[in-house]
Amino acid sequence: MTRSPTSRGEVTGRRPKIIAREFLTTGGQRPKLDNLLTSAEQARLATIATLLEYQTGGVAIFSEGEDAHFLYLVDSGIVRISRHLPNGDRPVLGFMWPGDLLGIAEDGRYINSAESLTTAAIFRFPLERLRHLLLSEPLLQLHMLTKVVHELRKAQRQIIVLGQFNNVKRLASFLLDCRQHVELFESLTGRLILPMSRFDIADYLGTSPESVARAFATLERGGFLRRTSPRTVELADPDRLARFVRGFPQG
Amino acid sequence: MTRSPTSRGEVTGRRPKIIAREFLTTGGQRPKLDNLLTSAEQARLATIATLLEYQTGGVAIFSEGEDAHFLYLVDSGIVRISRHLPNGDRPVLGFMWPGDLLGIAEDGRYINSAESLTTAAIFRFPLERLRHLLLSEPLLQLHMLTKVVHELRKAQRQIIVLGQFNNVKRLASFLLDCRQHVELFESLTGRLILPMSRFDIADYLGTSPESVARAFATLERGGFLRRTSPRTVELADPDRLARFVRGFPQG
DNA sequence: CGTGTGATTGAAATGCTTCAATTATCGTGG
DNA sequence: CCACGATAATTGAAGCATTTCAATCACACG
Repeated sequence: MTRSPTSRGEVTGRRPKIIAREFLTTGGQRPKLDNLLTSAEQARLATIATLLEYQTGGVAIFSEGEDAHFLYLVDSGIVRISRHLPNGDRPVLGFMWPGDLLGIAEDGRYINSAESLTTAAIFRFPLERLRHLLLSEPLLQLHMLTKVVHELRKAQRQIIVLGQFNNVKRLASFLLDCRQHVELFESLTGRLILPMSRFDIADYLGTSPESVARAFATLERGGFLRRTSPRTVELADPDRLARFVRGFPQG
Repeated sequence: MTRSPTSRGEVTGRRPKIIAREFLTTGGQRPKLDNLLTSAEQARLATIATLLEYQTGGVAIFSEGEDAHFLYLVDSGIVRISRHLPNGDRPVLGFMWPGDLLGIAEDGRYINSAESLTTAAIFRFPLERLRHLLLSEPLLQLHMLTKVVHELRKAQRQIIVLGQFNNVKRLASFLLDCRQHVELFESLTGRLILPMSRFDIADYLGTSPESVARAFATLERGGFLRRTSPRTVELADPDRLARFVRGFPQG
């Protein structure tokens, strides 16, 4: 896979600014939370939550192997989940968006590492207190379970992408995923803002940055998109791109 | 990917024999259940469970797109989870073993298809009643959540295998997974029984049956295993195989 | 004892990775 | 505000790995 340029692993020593015990104040735009949790549930969670503010990308949230004392929930911003391999590679298991859960542990330790990719606000729940809360509020627990199921879906989609698609379709599929997130997509211009480097995309798609660049070039030649800068693309016709991913050669 | 020989998709019309409402009678060997559920919980689940017996491999348990009315839990045997792609391919998302959950739905419909790979006994829970039971028994629900987390872990491991490993390591990693399951592994002889065809393995590893055969040949040349029949192999030195997967060229 | 299916192997073609070189971009300090 | 240096991104070309198509081998089952 890839060599190791600075931007990819660089977990700065910066610590996030801890705001306070404040959870889901009304007013702000909190995409998925309001759909899943009633305000009463939010209030109960608020009693044990801490909101962490990550001022920049590249800050470690937790690391593989650490004792797990917290569960996290993204409020705003984007987080990258990765794992360290003995050979030095660092595959990206997924990108986490507002409303996504992270820090699911196994045997009391974190399995993956998480770093902020952008500025981010993230709720943090002490595991022991969360456990008690979930036991006393079965409906809230059911909503948590729904979130974990959502993570499972994301993972299964990725298994199909990695197992079935070539590099060009992998990238196309990834761009369509990004398009789902309002934070990145200006529907008026069709412009998509990518918050991650080619290295991150490559590590997520199981390929090399060079191959990602070539895949971009291929899609551009095919008239699917236009690169306006390394971090922004204009998707000409997303539906055609989706058809292309589903197997129609020319969309 | 692969063409479509008969053995892979052949979902016979056979229906499973429905045994009765009987759940976790003591005495039988039920590997993972007893670890996760107390006998009181088992008794509560038993009140809504039906045990289905699949007399042979290749029987459909549920299919992608169907209305989801049940959640399933493998009691014995092995189940294959797959998805249909527009181009006719049928990637295998995973193999399910005793203690694994299947039939997790989205928007009321099954996302994947499930077929028995061997004779199998599978518990079936009506979703609506299960929902009520989980709400009234938070601890039981927490155990369910643990199972879903386990599925998430399996999926993430597979993402790494597909994203990082070449065909030989993918197969090696798969064989080591199989070795974990007592049903397949005779520790005395070191013999491993594979309950699935090369086509199934290929669809699981995101490659072709030919490449799986070549990967077997490569591992055999490397002294890692010996093929005693198409469906049985002897792992010479599993620890060495594990080291090989972790990146040491010669183990 | 044939027949059909699964498994294996061979050989050509394709796609991907890797290494190297070049170009573009961004942040910084003059 | 511009120039510079560092880093990211792209492109080219060679070498590998994998796929694909075709042929052969092995085995189970009637």
